[in-house]
Amino acid sequence: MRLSTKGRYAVTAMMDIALHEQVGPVTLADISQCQGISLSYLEQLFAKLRKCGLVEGVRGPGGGYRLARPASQISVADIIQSVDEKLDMTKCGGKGNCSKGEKCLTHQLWFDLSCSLYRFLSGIKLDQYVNRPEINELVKKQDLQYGRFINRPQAMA
Amino acid sequence: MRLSTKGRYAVTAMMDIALHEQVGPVTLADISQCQGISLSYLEQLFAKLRKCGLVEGVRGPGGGYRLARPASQISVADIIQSVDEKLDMTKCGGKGNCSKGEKCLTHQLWFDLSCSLYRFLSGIKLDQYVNRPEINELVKKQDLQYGRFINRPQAMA
DNA sequence: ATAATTCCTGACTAAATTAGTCGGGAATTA
DNA sequence: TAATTCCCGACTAATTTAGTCAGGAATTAT
Repeated sequence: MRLSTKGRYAVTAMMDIALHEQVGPVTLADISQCQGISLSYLEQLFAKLRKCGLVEGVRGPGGGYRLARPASQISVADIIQSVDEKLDMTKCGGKGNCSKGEKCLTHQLWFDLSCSLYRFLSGIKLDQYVNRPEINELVKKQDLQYGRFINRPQAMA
Repeated sequence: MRLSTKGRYAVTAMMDIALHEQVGPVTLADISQCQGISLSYLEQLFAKLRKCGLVEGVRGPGGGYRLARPASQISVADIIQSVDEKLDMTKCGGKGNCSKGEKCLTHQLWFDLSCSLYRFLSGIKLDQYVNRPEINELVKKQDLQYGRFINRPQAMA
């Protein structure tokens, strides 16, 4: 079982945006540099995040991306599903026709696992990370290192 | 996030063996036919299951595979880990050096997820399925359909 | 002994998915 | 008008997954 970088990158990027909410939109170029993710690849991911209504793009200088709704209403499950497509571990998409029209030997097992996974990830919202001291320190360090937002006075307050 | 067929096949095959424990060793040829899995591919998977001490092979006519320890002591996590390698969702393998030697923004999240996953899957043992009526019926139907164990009187008792 | 059955092994191939590149455009701001 | 940024689609490379193939080794039945 694995989590693709698609899901991993998307969650990381969304968290980056959430952590800078009060500063303004965050550019993909900044995320790319800070988090070490290819810019073009990020653009692909954000196309999906936008289609799913999780972010809004703001064009032009000073633009970037911002959350389309409060961080308290965006769960990790939302993010992963929008780029990674599924948290469903059944072969049949939950329909129960996995083995000649009937449920296969392991259907119930994977179904239960999917529920458990979903419950876990949908319970975690972006805002839970915004106020953690250790995360905020990490971000401040990163921002300084890459000279992020140096032309926006409120950023370093 | 996805579960590869490797893990899926392995769990299905192990469950098949567990469900026929009282009959004797189960051949990969039978599993292959009943569960619709390529025989050579099964052989690869069972090489790993054997190396991890989950099954024992019995060669020669009448042979097959049997569980190396009681079904109550084999968890789904054991099986998946032996063929699929990992349930760890962190990028760094739990070490916490994911971002330039430090924990990345999302380290704790993936770490918690991994724990939750592991707790779920290691709590499910093979024997939990052996006594479920709906599963036993399914298996009996399959066995009849494919003429399994017809030369072993105790099988159809 | 011999033949049949079954596990066991390693190397190879094909298909799918993931990850990423590239070239160009459109909107917005300074 | 120039710079910045999002936006879009097509293409490519790398990796992983899934599966094939050709044999060999142990065991049992005849």
